[in-house]
Amino acid sequence: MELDDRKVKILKAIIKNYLETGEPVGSRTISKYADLKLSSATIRNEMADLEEMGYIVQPHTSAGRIPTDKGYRFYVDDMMLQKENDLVNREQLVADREKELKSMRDFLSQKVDRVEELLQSVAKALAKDTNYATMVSAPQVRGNKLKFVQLSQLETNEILAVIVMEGNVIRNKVITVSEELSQENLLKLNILLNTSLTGLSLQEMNLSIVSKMEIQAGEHMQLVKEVVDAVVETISSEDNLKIYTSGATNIFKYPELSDSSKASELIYALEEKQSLTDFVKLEEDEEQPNSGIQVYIGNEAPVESMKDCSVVTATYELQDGMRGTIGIIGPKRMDYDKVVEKLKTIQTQLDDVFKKT
Amino acid sequence: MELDDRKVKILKAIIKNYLETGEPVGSRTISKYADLKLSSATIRNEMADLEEMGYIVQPHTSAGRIPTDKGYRFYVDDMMLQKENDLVNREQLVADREKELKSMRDFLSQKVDRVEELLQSVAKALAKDTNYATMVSAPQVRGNKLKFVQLSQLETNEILAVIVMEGNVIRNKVITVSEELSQENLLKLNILLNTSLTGLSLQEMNLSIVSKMEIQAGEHMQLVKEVVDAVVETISSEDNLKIYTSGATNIFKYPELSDSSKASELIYALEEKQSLTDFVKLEEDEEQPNSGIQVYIGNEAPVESMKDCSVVTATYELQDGMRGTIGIIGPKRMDYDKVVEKLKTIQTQLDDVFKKT
DNA sequence: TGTTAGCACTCCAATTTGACGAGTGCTAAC
DNA sequence: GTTAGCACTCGTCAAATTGGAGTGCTAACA
Repeated sequence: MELDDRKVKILKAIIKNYLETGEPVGSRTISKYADLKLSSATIRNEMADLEEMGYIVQPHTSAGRIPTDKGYRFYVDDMMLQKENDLVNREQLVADREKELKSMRDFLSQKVDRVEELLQSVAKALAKDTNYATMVSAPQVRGNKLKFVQLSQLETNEILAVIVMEGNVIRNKVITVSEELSQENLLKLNILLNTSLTGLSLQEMNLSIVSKMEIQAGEHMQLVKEVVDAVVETISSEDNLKIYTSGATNIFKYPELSDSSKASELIYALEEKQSLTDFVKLEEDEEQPNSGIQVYIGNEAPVESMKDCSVVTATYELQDGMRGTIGIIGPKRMDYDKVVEKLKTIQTQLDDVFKKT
Repeated sequence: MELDDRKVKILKAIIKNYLETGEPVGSRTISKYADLKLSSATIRNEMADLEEMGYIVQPHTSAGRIPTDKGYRFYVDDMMLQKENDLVNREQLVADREKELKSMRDFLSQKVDRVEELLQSVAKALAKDTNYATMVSAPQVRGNKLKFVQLSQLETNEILAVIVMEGNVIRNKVITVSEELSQENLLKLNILLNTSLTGLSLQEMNLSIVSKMEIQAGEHMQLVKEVVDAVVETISSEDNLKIYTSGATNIFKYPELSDSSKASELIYALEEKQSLTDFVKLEEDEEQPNSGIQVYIGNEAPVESMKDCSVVTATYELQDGMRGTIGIIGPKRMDYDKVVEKLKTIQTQLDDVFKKT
């Protein structure tokens, strides 16, 4: 059977209606749509076809139809294609977005110096704006270059290492050392570290460079080892992958998600954050097809507990290919159109903020 | 009417039973208790009295009784008194706790150098252990003394200030300055800042000291102003009050809290965190009566959305009166005894970890 | 051949009903 | 002061009832 023009129209009408109401939609409802003058009986026949083709199902025999994941997928793909091609639309959107951009910019520029807070506010604002749950991952440091290291003495056997990466990503690390260290030697060590490591990415801090440093350090070999280890560990540390979430309780606004066991699992995933890293990883591998926007419907998501949700993600770029991910988690019947637009706005905005920094 | 010995026994039996089952408890259930040989009819009479006195209520006419907030309050106060006085019990507990302390110590000592992670793990472990929701506030920096400041150049017009407080509380701040700065001047500024401000608490960085510094800075007066402002702002910044939460989804384990609107409000409070600061503030004012452990039952809590919960909080000390708060949020019928013990354990443990650092 | 009106049928959701049981309050007797 | 007994209340559960929304199918029509 073929998905002819009329079937497409009906399918879209069904999904659109379902997105709005959340109720199964019957043939009579669709037959009232102005632009296709068909009786409910005809619609019913078409619906039967669409069901056979797997785009819609009935929750039970005498109920209206609701979209399947395949149906949603068709709808979303079509929408994305529309956005890609429709140039007139695009210009309109740019104009529309300009307003948001402005207010957003004012809002963001106030807190540029604290990336953590910035991303948390983005998550929060987006959640409030969309009424869905949100996640924002901090940009991945991997592959980024070291700007400088600064060692200072805290106590006789404690050293504070301040590590600054390109893009002003800053990490602090307290290192407990086994031997005491004079001011003079600390200075030397500082110089040694900076001349040897500055401008290198994690990958480039390989064995030969490190062993060379250790030789230069002479009697403080052991200490250098400890510090370099700490630096490497700090930069590469898996849990650098911070994820900020917000609006978890928004899911209670959607009855199909608020039953206690589903809600519990979902909120757990958002609180625990571990599983959310899967989305970030997926984004990293991705070849950026739709300006970096991805839609996961139901089981397409890499997270088990989100099988009843849809997730829309976007990537933003810091610089040098450092990327972060923004995600919106909502019911399958989320307002994809609006969500995609919001994400595009934030994306542009974040790119902007970070490039300026 | 007076709360005589027998009434107390019956009341305690009712509450204890209700804590275990979560079901309204009837007169027959209590009459089976071995240590008070009374028929259900007698119990019924006593129950009627207890109800009149406001310790228990019936959810509906022909149901068993459940404790009121007043009832819980009596139960908890009695328990705390017991713990205070019962020395034998206490020794037993110390022995019991020793085991936990050991495993806990191993666990904590691994991540001492990252306070943030440490506190987050405490929240997590405690939530897993108790099956309630938990919160842990970072120790308040207010009143703490500055150890040193370190300025480094990031870009021509950007300076990184690393601010270290007593207790190795570290803050980073990127300051955008209006004038360019030579290496030499940066060094001078560093010295000026440290000689003037080191060892001072926020309260002591008053106007006279700052203006004195500004004079010394000569032509860089404007810059000093900016830096000092940044330092002060960073130290005093209200949002230094970080709160870590965990186990929010544990509330779904208790039917009386899992109805969607209650759960939503509760989880929102835990996610938003703003309202949780009220507990921290209350603790600060508190004169530490029961080794710093407080129990809030229902409306006693300063947070509206927790009117159906109980909250148990404890304070831990870092040093110099820097205090943080640990809280456990659960249903009114939580296992107060266990929770108080757990909190005491963690309290000791954290005191320990921080004092050692 | 495609479209439509009509009708019997299905099934859910909401409401009603009745039986059951847990628990109470009261009274009278011990 | 305590207890046994009894009538009464009320919530819970399951079964029965009803109404309505929506379907599939058939026959007639253009």
